[in-house]
Amino acid sequence: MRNIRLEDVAQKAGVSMKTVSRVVNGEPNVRASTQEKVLEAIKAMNYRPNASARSLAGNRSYLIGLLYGNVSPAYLFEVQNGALKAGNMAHYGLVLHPCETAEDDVPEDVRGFLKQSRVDGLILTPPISDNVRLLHQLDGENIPYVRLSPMDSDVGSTVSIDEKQAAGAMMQPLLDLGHKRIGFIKGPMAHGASRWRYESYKSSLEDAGIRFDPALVTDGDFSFDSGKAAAEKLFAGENPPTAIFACNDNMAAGVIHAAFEKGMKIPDDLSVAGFDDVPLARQLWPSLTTIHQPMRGMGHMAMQQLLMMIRGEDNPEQSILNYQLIVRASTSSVGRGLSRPPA
Amino acid sequence: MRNIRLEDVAQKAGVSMKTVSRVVNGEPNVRASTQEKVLEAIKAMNYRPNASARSLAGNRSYLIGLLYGNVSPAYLFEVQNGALKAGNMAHYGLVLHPCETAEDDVPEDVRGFLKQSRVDGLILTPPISDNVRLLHQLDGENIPYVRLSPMDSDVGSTVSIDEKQAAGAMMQPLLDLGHKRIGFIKGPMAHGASRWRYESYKSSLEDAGIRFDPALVTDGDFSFDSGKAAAEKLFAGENPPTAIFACNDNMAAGVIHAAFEKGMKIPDDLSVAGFDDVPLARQLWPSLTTIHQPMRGMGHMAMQQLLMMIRGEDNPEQSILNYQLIVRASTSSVGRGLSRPPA
DNA sequence: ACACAAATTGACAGCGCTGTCAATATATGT
DNA sequence: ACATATATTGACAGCGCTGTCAATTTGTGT
Repeated sequence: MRNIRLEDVAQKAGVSMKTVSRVVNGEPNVRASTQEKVLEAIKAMNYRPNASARSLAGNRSYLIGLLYGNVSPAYLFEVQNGALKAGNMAHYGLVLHPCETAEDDVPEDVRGFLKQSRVDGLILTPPISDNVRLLHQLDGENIPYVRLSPMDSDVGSTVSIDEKQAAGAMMQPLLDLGHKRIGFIKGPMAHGASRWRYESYKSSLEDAGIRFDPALVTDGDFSFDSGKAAAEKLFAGENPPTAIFACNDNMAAGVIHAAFEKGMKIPDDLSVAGFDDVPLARQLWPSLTTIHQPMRGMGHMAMQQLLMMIRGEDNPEQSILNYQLIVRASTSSVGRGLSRPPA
Repeated sequence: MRNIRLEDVAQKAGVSMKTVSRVVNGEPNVRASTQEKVLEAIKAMNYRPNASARSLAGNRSYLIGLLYGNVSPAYLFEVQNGALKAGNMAHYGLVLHPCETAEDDVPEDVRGFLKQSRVDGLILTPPISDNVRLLHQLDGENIPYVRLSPMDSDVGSTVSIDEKQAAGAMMQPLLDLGHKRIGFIKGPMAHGASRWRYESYKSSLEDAGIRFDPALVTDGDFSFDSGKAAAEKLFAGENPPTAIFACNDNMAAGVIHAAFEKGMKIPDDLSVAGFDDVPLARQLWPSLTTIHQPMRGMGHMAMQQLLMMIRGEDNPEQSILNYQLIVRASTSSVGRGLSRPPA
């Protein structure tokens, strides 16, 4: 059985192909009565437009590309589900493209992907969203894109939480617990988010009247292992921290490991805070105080914004979504002693 | 600047469009010298075929659909990366489709997806890979697919580890530690894998001469919360287990939580085993003994097998990949006392 | 009722590629 | 050298849709 084509629907509805096409694409200038006839025929025949033909003739693919680099699975999963959902409603598909090349080769890699897949737009996740050369290239080629990244200027479309404010919110419970020596584990500085969180860490200290001590800051790369190594370094210092704010949950998990290996108790001997609220955060023991990022919502919003740009309905803009401070056991002042199995 | 088309390349190489097409698609019957000329021209002009035109004319999309339901993000991430990699080499893209409808509506949902996306084949992850009605439908419509699921008959293409043997391998260290009362937390019975693991649990007990006790078995749904609830139920029993084998890592994490909340020590008071080896497994404290599934490899293999089926080079077959037993702290007999922060 | 503008509809070319099949070049056997 | 088989190449239609633009219908003001 051959698939139903536009022509079949047109015949059945007694109109031209073009009119059916108009209805399918929601174009204006179709009489209501005509539209109804056509919709009926479409439904009766269970017609679905052929994506390939549409994209060839219309010079668009109805596909959005999701570019990702070294992100955590949980983050990507949420973002991609959000984007899929928003895209699905508008009959846009999502094509993935992991950029596994070195940072410098990303633009060329993406160029190939664009040519081949013919996606109509891109959603960029960190750290690719902060690759300046890539952004320039996309601007030059006139490819619409939305970045999942904190805006650092009001150029282009971005979706993010207010990183500075969120990191400040994370510092608050640590300060409230009376911590004076709060360690910080940085993320890769190529991530805009990492920079904001670091800035916010410093200014929160300042606001609280605590002197910034560079000895309490270590580098990390968002991985569990780097968080563990960073914590070990901090513990080995002359005057180790009583709390550690890791730039993401994975690294915070590493901190917990390092602490337990040293025989420390959490939160009794050390408060630990993360960032992101991936599933891991509540599965750890003790569960992790962190900032919840609405990752799915961010993916959804990014797709919506992108589709509007593609339709020319809207110009680039910066969306700020709400984060949420989630206080859990790793910074609790109550329930001490629950940090480990009682003897 | 217009994009380079097949015709441009043909002109430059001094051959017909069709010949270039042959080279691009690796079709036979092209003289080596001709092929070289064409390849040169392609390279010089940086030509990339237009996917839409290819799929319209050739009646295939060069897209593979990845169907997933309620899977763990980490699992999906690995599978999808493996599939992407294998697909990329053959210039096939990957389109995601989360099936978020009720199990009964999946076939209809997939039907719509197929019509619209025109994917050339499907990779099915659990539990969708075990949806019999869907499989029938796909067979009827002649859509090639590969299931990521243990084969329970030698029909169709599957990729999996030897579930029965792997679950047996996981039981061994528990038995070796001398455990006589080993609890089991089942996965959803709609997953073929869950059934195998359960079978293997029972037969391992039998082989070890231990009487099967239904009171030591509880239901779970692969989620952290279900694992925690199941463990609480087991602990509340008259004669609680000294070891728990959870059907996946997430549930094992729940077991650890429940145990710690009861003040138990791990592995001193309770050995815990999981299955999958998602990143969580090593990030937990104590780190989790588990079976490593080569998820990325499974995705890769599934894509390769699917492409061969599409090309007609191969018939459906069952691939069994190697698993690996990873013994970590949660079942260790050494290092007792490291299960929690020392006092 | 008429001229004109605006809304609605349709005819048709062509997007860039592949399948078909015929044309031509080369190899093989006698 | 010739006939035949085989390998290589090319011409061309057409995949199912959308963009363009012209044709037709409807509405509006006088």
